[in-house]
Amino acid sequence: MVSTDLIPLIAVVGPTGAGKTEIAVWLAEQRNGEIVSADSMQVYRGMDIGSATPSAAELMKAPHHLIDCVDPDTAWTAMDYQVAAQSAIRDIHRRGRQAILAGGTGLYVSSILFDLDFSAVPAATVRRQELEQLARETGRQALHDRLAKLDPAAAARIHPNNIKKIIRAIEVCETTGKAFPEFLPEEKFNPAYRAAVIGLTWDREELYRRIEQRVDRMVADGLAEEVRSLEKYNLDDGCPALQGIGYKEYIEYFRKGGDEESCIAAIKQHSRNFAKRQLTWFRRYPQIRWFNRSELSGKELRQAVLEYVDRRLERK
RNA sequence: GGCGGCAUAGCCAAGUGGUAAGGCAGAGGUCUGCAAAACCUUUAUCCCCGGUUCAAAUCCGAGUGUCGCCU
Repeated sequence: MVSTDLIPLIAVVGPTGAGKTEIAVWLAEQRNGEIVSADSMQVYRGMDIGSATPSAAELMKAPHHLIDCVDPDTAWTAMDYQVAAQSAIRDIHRRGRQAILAGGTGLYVSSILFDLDFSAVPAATVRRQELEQLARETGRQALHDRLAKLDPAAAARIHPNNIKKIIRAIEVCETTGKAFPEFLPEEKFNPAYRAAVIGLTWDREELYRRIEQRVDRMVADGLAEEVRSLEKYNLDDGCPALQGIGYKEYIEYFRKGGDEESCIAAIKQHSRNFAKRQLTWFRRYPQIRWFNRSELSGKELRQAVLEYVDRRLERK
């Protein structure tokens, strides 16, 4: 296929609280776009406040995809996301509009921007439970040793303490008979797209301050009630939806009591830690263009972003 | 004013003569089906002064700060 068949894709990524939604919506308005969310919590219905799902006003300004699509008791994985998002992007393009990928879930963004193939092995199999059991009985090191026999390279790159990764690697090796693949951002950019990847950030102090203010706003907007309303689903402790920051802390607070102040403080703390991890993730992208919002006025930012997007995408 | 306790990294904190645990925060990093997850790396010379000793965060003296009690 020649380059004219490439789908032009705008991606807006960055840490939580950086203002991705705002910019993505604005870009959609400017360039006839539709937004494909890349957020592992916004896919769940009834988790709008804590996941900072775009507001009704924002949703009205531009069509959004992959928001509020499943109930919180559904297991939704990176693979589900990849399939749904790719099809949404193709569909948007087919209708002559501009797809804008926006979100902070690194693995989700990578699953689109890079040619990651999750399809080989189903997750959440019986085998996984067996391996988890094995880990409990024989220890992490034994599991790591097992991986070392199957795929020495993967074992070398996965720390013995990281049980989740070890288990996944074993699953893949066992069922495919092949090595567990490695993420190579330099080489595996998805050939289906011509992309403009925009990284949004702020000076660290300012980012943290904004995150804390946003948590306060969530609390004021009724985060506690939203978390309570999830009780009707009877969710398991470990389920993905309850791993969400803001949700797990309130659940614990409801259960164990204590004071709400420290619950809120924990949410802020975890949000800050999360933002830092997100920055680490996106910093690896070789083709990202960063915009530090602490150094730009809103107007300058929009102008710079639009200029960059047009330069990247108008060209063949 | 008197008596007693305490003083170790940004915070919490162990160590009571042999060359500074740990946790949290911070910083950096990893990441191919739970990813707002899971995991890794990293940060001090122990309030000040004097003394004892081969050797002191650890013992002695004075000082400063702090907390509590008493008058």
